[in-house]
Amino acid sequence: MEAKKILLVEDDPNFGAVLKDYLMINDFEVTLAKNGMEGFEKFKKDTFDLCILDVMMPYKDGYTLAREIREKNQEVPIIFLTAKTLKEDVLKGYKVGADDYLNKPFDSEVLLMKIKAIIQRKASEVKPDTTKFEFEIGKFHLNSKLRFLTYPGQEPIKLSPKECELLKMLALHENDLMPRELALTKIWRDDNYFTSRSMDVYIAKLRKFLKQDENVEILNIHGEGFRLVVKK
Amino acid sequence: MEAKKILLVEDDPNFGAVLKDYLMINDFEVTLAKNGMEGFEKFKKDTFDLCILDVMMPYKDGYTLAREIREKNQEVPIIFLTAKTLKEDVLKGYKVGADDYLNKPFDSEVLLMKIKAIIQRKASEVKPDTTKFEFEIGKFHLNSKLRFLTYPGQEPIKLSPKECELLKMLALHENDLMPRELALTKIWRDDNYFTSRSMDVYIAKLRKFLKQDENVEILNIHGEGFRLVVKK
DNA sequence: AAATATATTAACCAAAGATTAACATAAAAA
DNA sequence: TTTTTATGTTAATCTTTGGTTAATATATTT
Repeated sequence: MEAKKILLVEDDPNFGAVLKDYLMINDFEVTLAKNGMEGFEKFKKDTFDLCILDVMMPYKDGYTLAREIREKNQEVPIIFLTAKTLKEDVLKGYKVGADDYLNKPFDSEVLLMKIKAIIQRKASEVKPDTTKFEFEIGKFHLNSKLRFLTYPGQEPIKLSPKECELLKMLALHENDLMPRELALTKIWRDDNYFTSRSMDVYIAKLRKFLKQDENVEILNIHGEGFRLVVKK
Repeated sequence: MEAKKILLVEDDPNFGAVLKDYLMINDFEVTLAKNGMEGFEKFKKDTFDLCILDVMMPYKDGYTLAREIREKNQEVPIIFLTAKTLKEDVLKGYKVGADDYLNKPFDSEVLLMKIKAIIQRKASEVKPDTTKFEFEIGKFHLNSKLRFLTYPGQEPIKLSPKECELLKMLALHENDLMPRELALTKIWRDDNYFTSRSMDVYIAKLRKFLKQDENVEILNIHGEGFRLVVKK
């Protein structure tokens, strides 16, 4: 499985660094911010699987940050770290939408357990087939759950996860612009030179598959992204 | 909604009674047992939506009880109560399959919050019909209760428990994805490298059985799971 | 024409899966 | 009880698949 991304917002530099290291050793990708302000900036620039927020921070406390994060994203799990054990604080945290609450000092293994449990839970919540996974693309039929693409009178083509996700994302924007950045942040989970090259490779692969139907093609919009055109 | 049933196993009679009352006020139906032995007896006699187990109990501790409960029922959520904050204990609890962990003294409102969250979560999980035990798989007929697989004009093949459960799980998802993780957690009760290898071995065994009918095959969906394909 | 962005192919590496066999253990039979 | 037999796990090995990067070519914009 791909490494999960964690946003860690902690003003104590020592503690922050240690925790970051510990999480990284355990195969998480960690972005560390040293206050609420910075945390929010970093949150906006990337896609995280989990946020761990210290409650007591200068300028912007954990609750405020959590509320801002919730405005942008209702899904992402949030864990609070706090030195306080006061009931009101714990309840306040839950009300803001926390998924869990940890008192400092806490045991790192316990944190790890909780992180895994929470990420696991979230993953299973999304499962109910609310997400569309079947698409008609010209004469093609795409099943993105079973990851294959069929063309009349032919064996289904098996797609790799990336091929499949990319084609799905294009299909979701059929005849419209699918911004490069969108695919990169959602599928590659990182928007940089290399992932961008990698994406080009996948676009080429998809074009190969799709060229059987001359009414279907993937156009590039220079500097913007791609467009799956289906003539009808 | 109908009142949810909770099995509360707590050896301290005072604390037990207070907690029971509190939960009943909050519209739960509570069965109180005062030790592990009694807890297990009551568990077998009824159907509960949640079990709350004290860890420290005479005769039979909470972990042992949890393991027994899990043997009977893989679904029911379990929350541990403990006075200990020792790391090993918390970890032990999670390993036995706990859904959550609460330290005593804890805040009852927090407990309530957790109970609701857990019951809610379980409710939203979809479960395939596990009671069915006869399946038509192409020309094969599977009886998963008597554990045999028949093919026209042939002696029935006897299946081992694991072979049988795995084939059944595949059959329940016929032509659809059966996630690897699902089989591992349900059949092997553990999702790790070794159980995963073990599962591969069983897939190979099943393929051997099934290859007599060329319209039946088990396909792998890389990184996702398997798919029992039956062409018709 | 220089810089930037995209296209395509191929080489490479890592992860996942398949298969066979060895080993361990528990249930059944002698 | 000891011996078989059935079942399941672990190991070893091989194959396939998936994804990134590099190399090179072609477009597009400034």
